[in-house]
Amino acid sequence: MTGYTEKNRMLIAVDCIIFGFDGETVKILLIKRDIEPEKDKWSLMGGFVQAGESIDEAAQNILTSLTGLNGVYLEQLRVFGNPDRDPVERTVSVAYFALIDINKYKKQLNHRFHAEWFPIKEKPPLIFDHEEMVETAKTYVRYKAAHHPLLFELLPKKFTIPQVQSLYEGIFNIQLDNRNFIRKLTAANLLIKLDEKDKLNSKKGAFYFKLDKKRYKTNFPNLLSFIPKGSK
Amino acid sequence: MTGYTEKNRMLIAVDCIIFGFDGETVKILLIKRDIEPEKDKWSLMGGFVQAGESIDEAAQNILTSLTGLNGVYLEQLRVFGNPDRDPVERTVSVAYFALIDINKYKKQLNHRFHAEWFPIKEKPPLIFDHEEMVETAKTYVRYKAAHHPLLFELLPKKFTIPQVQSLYEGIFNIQLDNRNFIRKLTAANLLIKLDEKDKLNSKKGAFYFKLDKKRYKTNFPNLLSFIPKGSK
DNA sequence: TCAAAAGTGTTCGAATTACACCCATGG
DNA sequence: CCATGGGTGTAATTCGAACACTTTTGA
Repeated sequence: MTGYTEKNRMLIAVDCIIFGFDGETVKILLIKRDIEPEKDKWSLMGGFVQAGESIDEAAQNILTSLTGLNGVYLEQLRVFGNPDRDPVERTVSVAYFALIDINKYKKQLNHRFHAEWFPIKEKPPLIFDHEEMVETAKTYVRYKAAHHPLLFELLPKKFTIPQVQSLYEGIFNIQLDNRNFIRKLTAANLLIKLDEKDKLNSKKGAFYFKLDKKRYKTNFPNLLSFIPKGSK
Repeated sequence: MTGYTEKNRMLIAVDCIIFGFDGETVKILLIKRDIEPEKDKWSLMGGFVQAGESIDEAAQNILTSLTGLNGVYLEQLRVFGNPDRDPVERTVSVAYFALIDINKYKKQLNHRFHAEWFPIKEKPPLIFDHEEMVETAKTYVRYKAAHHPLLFELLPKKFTIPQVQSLYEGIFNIQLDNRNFIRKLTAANLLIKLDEKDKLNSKKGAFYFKLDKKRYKTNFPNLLSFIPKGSK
């Protein structure tokens, strides 16, 4: 342990991996970078941590400035700090991921950043080590979602069970038995059935549900398993 | 997203929460701080990230300088970056946790740091936000160990099943049924039985086992559950 | 010989899976 | 009137918790 003198001060950045779901596809929000280096290339939304600001605050501010959204699910992923990750100057970046309902977001987009949603599977190459960040985030979200009802953060206020199922199938890249999925999900006791039906995807129509927020909050740290054991 | 000019450069530190197990108790390694502020108070082992060094390397170097150990389990926990967490100057700290077998460590201790092992339940107050770091690490290790065979990192090369059990009981603060535990553990197929017995704790003696490293590595990311559901 | 820890076997109920089948309805 | 997705019912199986019982051996 050495003293404070003659230490190396560095830039601290925050980069946000913003995931969204539109009812069909899992997407990621990218911006077209407006500064050198790598101007006009696609990048995660990010920024530098300011003097009086905690890192969490910085992440929240960056997210809000782009999406206009507050109260969105935002979690620290991890730090990326290779000495040469930013060619201009040593910059340590703290990656955060956000989960948002795309529809909620659409209207409030700040166009200054030239942001665009890309289906996860068709995203363009990214600058610096942002590819690695996205991969890490995808892996982590999968991991966490296998135990926590995390993915509800991606859904709109009211949603149908088949929608939830296709979200899980998209995230985990698997096929699920809809009959067992329905039962597992309703058994979890997290949903409240509404009277309305969504008739877009079937003639019979699927009932809308909303989250039971109380139970959701209380049960959040508990384990849930929507993924059958046999499916790697 | 703003440019690189006029940015706030900050100190980046690494702090290590070092957990160890001596066969009976889970312990944490602390050092007596030798610089101001808070000189002579207990603290996590830490240091600043140097210019050419990645954060992971910095953490590894710090760990090695204290314990003399390499190849120890070391994982990034998360960043602590409140503006006032270090009273001297804004410092962002990346917390890492390490899991080590205490016996392995004993001989190589670097005495320069006045380090000492404390049973987790009897640790002294710590400086800055180190308490919060330790709490976060404890919670996270519990969480991860509930699904991964993480705790084997704390055990010596050869160990008995009752030892593993008391480790789990210590970490999770629960009592486990030894008969079910034995079966679960052997069913996981991670252990190789040795001929030797440990006779210290019983007259009958308990067989030593060693890890099946191949299976351990391959199965590491898979889920395992040693903790019964009923025990919060 | 007996106390105490290590380890095996057995039972029972809950949870998981696979899958047959019914429901509602727009074209 | 039938194809299509939504949803219920049910049998077969696995899994986990509880617990009776055997084994070993030093004191």
